[in-house]
Amino acid sequence: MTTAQRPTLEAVARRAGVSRATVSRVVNGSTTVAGPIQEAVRRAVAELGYVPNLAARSLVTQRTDSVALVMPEEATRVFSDDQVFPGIIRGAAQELEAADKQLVLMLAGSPAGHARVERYTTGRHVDGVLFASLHGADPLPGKLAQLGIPVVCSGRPLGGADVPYVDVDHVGGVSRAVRHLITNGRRRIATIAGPQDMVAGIERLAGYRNTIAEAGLTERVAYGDFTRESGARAMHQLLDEHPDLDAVFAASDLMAHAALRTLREAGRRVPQDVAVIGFDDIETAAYTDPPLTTVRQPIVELGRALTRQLLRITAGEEIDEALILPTELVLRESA
Amino acid sequence: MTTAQRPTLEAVARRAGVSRATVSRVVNGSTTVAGPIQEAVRRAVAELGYVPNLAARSLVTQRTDSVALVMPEEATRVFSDDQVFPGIIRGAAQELEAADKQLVLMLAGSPAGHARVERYTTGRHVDGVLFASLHGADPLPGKLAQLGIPVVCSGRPLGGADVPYVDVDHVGGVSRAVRHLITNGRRRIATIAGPQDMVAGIERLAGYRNTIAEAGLTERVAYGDFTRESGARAMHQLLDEHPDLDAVFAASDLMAHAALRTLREAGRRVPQDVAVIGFDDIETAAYTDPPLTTVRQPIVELGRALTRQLLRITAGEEIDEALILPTELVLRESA
DNA sequence: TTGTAGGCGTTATCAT
DNA sequence: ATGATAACGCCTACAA
Repeated sequence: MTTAQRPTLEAVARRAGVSRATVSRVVNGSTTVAGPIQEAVRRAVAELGYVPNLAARSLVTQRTDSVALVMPEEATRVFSDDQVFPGIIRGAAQELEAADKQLVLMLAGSPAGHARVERYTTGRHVDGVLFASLHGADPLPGKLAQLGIPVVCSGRPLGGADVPYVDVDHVGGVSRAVRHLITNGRRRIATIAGPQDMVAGIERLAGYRNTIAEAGLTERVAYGDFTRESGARAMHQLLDEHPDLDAVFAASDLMAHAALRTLREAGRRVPQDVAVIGFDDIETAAYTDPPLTTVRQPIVELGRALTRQLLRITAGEEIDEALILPTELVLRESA
Repeated sequence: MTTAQRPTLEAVARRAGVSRATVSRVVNGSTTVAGPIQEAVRRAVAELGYVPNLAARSLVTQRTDSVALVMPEEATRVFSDDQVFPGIIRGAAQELEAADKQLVLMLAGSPAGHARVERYTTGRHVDGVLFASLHGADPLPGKLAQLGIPVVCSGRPLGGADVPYVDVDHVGGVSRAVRHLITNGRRRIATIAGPQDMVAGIERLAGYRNTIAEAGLTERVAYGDFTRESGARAMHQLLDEHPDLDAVFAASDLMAHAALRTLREAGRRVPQDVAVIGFDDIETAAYTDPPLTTVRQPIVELGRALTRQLLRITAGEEIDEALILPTELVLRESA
């Protein structure tokens, strides 16, 4: 365990026979340094294996070159099968890597976790904060924005906070899905809605309701929380309350997957007796039986867009408060 | 955009009418401060909304209170459907939260990414480094260990580096799976192996080979890379080369899932004609048709164990070089 | 128990 | 073009 003293600017300077300032200039790519000296400094850096101390640097620059990605979710839900959070992480990681910034991941399911996130982010230990999904009307994004800390949310923040956000076109996607069902002759179309304390749940239900109402049909609603278990429960409930249904739009692929199975167990054929459409287009959707027709949302792209917006803010640019990414109906065999 | 100057120790000290040192003591929970003074300091902290500047703190303490979780994978693979990486992230996040440390996530799929990770971690910008899966004989873990930087790997590092690691009992799990097949009368047992530049792929194949050899049977091997697509390809190949096979062990659930589908398309019934067992026990495994018998690995627990070991090292404790977590055969209907 | 003062490794502002 | 030198905000002997 040779805790080799890591070399400092000072050490490099001595070795190269110059001052610390000059080394700093070379390290930071200033052009105002003579060729031969640059050369010598670079050699010394290489020989000593010098790496700048970020703490010292950010102490003076007031930047940390890292951004936080906050997931205000219970840990169990963050990494469920739906790939939403992983997709956002991946998109954010890609963009951040390109910008040479570090991704600091913060789960904040518990109240204690939420407090930690608040302390950390308001303490300006990151250059900006990304929120991946919000529950209810979380005041934190607004508070950060007010402190002048760059923030971007995934999904319109509930509670009317004036914070920039990126989202996918939930309503448009759902609307296309429901119209597809109608076009194919379905008239008794039910929905398994998502949780109503999350924008995604709210908007997808709104999309269903609008379209059903426009077509003069009757709504049939059961609620889930995006998970398979809740989807199975909701499907049973719908079957009980509306045994005549001929189509189901589920607000997530996981719930749709469970619905598929529940319908089969109940002796209904998909799509002959009941058509099913999901939302997300997770990888599994292509492998269900029958393969699932679903609304695709560009989730990795969402993560990237989120990050690009944040980087724009930190660069002092003005950005639109809302950025909506398109969704797309993917036709397979379930509807 | 009121970039309110954030208060410093100095400001709090003035407000509370004490010295910086005293404030520091209170903030860091020293007991050697008189009650009333503590009280006053706390009030000043609250009123000013003081939050310590971590950069300044770590500059002097030489600690960063953050640990890196490195995923040396192409981004597309890190967040595939198998939930392995998300599970590790989740486990690590849980333990780190308990220890009040920050999780810095680093994807390092590209050579450039790998270089970035190397710079960042060797530069001691984190208190320790966790590796989630390694490809081939990556020299980085060994290098970090030699620099005295705490490291723990998920999976035995290839290339004989002397680095502590945590892994699951691949061989034991596979062995149990294959013996289960044999017990049920299967004799022409094939395997879809994982990539042979990853320990998980290597060990699962070894488990298969050992058990097949012990039973005096003949091996039938095709290779995949843990993904569904590769699983489908491998299954086709096995069907071509060994049309008589009566069982398949796939080294991942995703490959098993694809095998299930490929077998059905080929007119084989599962499990009557061909029994199938997977590895992982992803959520989808319970929803395949038929539900998948598989070897469960405690993936979140792996992430937690990984992190606990690292925290022990940073605390100066001695730890065993290897920690192996048990796997378990989950019987469903495919075998 | 409390305060003083030095230093952690950089960057940035001046001179030179 | 290069070099002193003063911050940056905090912790921690050491002194009182």
